[in-house]
Amino acid sequence: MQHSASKVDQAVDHIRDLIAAQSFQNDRLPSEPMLAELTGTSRATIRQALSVLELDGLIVRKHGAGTFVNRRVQNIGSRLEEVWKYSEMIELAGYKPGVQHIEMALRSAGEYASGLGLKPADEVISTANTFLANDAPVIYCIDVIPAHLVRQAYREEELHGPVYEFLAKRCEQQVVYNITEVFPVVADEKLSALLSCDVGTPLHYFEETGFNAADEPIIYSEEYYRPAYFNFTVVRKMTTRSRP
Amino acid sequence: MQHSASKVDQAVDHIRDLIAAQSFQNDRLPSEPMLAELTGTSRATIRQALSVLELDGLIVRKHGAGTFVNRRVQNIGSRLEEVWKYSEMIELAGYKPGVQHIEMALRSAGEYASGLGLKPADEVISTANTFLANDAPVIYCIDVIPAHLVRQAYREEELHGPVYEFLAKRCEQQVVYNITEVFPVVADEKLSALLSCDVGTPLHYFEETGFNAADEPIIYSEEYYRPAYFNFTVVRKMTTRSRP
DNA sequence: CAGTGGTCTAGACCACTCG
DNA sequence: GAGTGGTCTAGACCACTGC
Repeated sequence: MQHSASKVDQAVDHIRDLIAAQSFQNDRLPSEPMLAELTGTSRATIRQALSVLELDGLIVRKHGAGTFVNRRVQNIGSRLEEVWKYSEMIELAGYKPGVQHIEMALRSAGEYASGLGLKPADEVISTANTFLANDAPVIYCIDVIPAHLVRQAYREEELHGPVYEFLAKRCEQQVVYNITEVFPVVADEKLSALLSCDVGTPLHYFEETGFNAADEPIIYSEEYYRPAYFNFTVVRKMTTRSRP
Repeated sequence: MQHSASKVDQAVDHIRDLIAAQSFQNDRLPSEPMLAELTGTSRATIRQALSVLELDGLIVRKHGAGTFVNRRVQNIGSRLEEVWKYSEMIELAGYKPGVQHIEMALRSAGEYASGLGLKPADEVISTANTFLANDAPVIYCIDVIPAHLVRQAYREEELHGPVYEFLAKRCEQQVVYNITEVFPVVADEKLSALLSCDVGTPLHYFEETGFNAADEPIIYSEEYYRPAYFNFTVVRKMTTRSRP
């Protein structure tokens, strides 16, 4: 919060409020010059704010016609391109979130080495947890962090649960983007026990690598989701791409 | 192609070329004023072009430091938020694309009605195809179009294969965005036959609804992918979102 | 400190939609 | 034709990074 919010951010919030208040007809926003006057900024600033909202999918701009709210996209649950904290996802799906720690270890990187830019002999911290919805396990997640990132002493309990706080507090690292590969899998013996589902149940499986601002991999995760609890949705816009 | 490309598009292409040519050190792009001069435009235009590339994940901008190429993201295959034509996907994965028509029908909407904003008794055209990689079936796809959209006479063969051309030519409709839900499933008897894989093989399953510029649903598709042939990847950026 | 990207402005002209 | 969003410019100042 060190920055005061930029005018663009203020405009974004302002327009979000307008939308939430449904304060116009036919889901048609005021014109750009109008919004500029309303928020006391220039049209360029407003246009940038509208771009943010358009990218979010909240509004649609139509050349010559106006800018419109897209209630449809607004009503989607978890968007695959966005979703972030486990607990938030579970709450969003309408359940009470919880965590069950499974195990943790300090061990050599082995198979995880390449994805994290390590040598197989380098040490990593791995922690496995299940995340609960109304006390039923719905996500199983293994997080792997290079041990050399640790900057401070810590209690092991800090690794019982989501690991982002640990990364921030004890490693002074922040994930700025991640690359996630999505697979369909079926529950084997182990997964069926962890997620209390039948062997052969289809599951979402994500392999996720998180990178810091310096573009170094700092965390690798393997995640299994019970699809009955989560609907992952993607909004794809048909940008006429110029691909060489 | 009615438009001549905008200056922003030209700048985007120009910078893409620069990146492809690796014509600078440390993956650091020329500064914005420099690029503006190089491409004969203003800095604002360049910044817009860079935004496009940043959104694409191709570059990373660092305040005070410069703009850098992200080779990592560049090397990803199919991105789930982008991918579009079946044949392109198959080519991208390194195979020779092909199509095998399965069946088509003119029938009542039934179960498909709600997603397409129809009544169950309204008529729809449905067509089912498999898409081939080196002659092996790797995608099975059912497309459903409201029959009332058809504006012109057509030959049935036009529905043997991808349906976007049909939508454009015979319905004068264009998909501008779609909403896709992603599920893991396992192949049953029917799917295993269609995709020549074992019963129980995990598959990607997408339920996709396409919308036109007027935000009306114009096509619904059910798609099954052999994961052995496709890696679906998502790049998620940690925008510090202001969520109310 | 010089140079970078981030923010913002005021104004111009164009392309499109709609009544 | 009036009004909308789309494109583009020239210039100002700020915030940050690196040497």
